[in-house]
Amino acid sequence: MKPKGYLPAEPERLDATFAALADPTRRAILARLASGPASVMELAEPFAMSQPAISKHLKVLERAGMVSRGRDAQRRPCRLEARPLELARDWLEEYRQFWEGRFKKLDALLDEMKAQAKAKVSQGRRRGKP
Amino acid sequence: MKPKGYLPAEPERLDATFAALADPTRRAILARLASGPASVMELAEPFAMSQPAISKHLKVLERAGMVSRGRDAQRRPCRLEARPLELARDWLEEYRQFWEGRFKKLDALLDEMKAQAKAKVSQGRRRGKP
DNA sequence: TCATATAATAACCTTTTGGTTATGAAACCA
DNA sequence: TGGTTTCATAACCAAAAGGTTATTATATGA
Repeated sequence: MKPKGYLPAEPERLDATFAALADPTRRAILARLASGPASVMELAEPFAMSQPAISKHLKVLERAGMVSRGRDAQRRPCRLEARPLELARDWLEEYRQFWEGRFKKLDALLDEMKAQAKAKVSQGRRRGKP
Repeated sequence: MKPKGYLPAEPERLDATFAALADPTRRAILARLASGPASVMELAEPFAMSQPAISKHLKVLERAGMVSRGRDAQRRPCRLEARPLELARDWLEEYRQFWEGRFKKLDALLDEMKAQAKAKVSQGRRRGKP
């Protein structure tokens, strides 16, 4: 059995985090929680969706470690846990050099060279060279 | 009908991007493409998976605008498009202040105050005060 | 003690996802 | 020309996702 405070290892955690972020309702919930903890009712209010649906979304976020919950009378206040967001951001940051454009130029250059080489071959063919 | 060079608008694009990133196979494909364009066969090689499965993954990445494809004889070389990664990273960056810890302290403080207030009430109750 | 508020769970349904095999199409090459 | 390579598409399947309504559990508070 999984230990109580179970949190998934690196790749599974990224799976869960990115999957959680793929839903607009859940992203909106995270945005709301960024301005402070909130109860399930409070979180559900802006959405045209049943309470169980919101509870399901919260469970997804909780299993990804992005939300933790406390106790306040009948309420189960949710709070944002930022660590998974940070890890996701770190993962994306690895591609920074890419969108900074340093690679695009190299790619373009390689493509051009390839195209020229091919053009030469075709030219050779047309001239009857083997 | 959607125009030819269709790319989804802001929220749908984030949906597609994060959903694409949620699969480890697709993340591995992106990592491979970060070191340069590759054909479908080349991309499929490391995986214990059929070629159509890889083609499906590529279509997901393509629909998210994260991969574009060229033509080289029978091959359809894939290249990484970094823009969606950049947008995803930008979205995450909004939560930076959170993992930097500036909010956690406030949250903790608020919780502590609430707990103390509650403790006082209970104490009052035990002493028989209404 | 009992009605109420908050939230979770169960059971169900539909759509999407991630995989398979089989087949088809396009371009190369001998 | 005709076989080979590369890739896409179709048809199918099981499991997961995202929603619903109905029900249950827990704690409050009068």
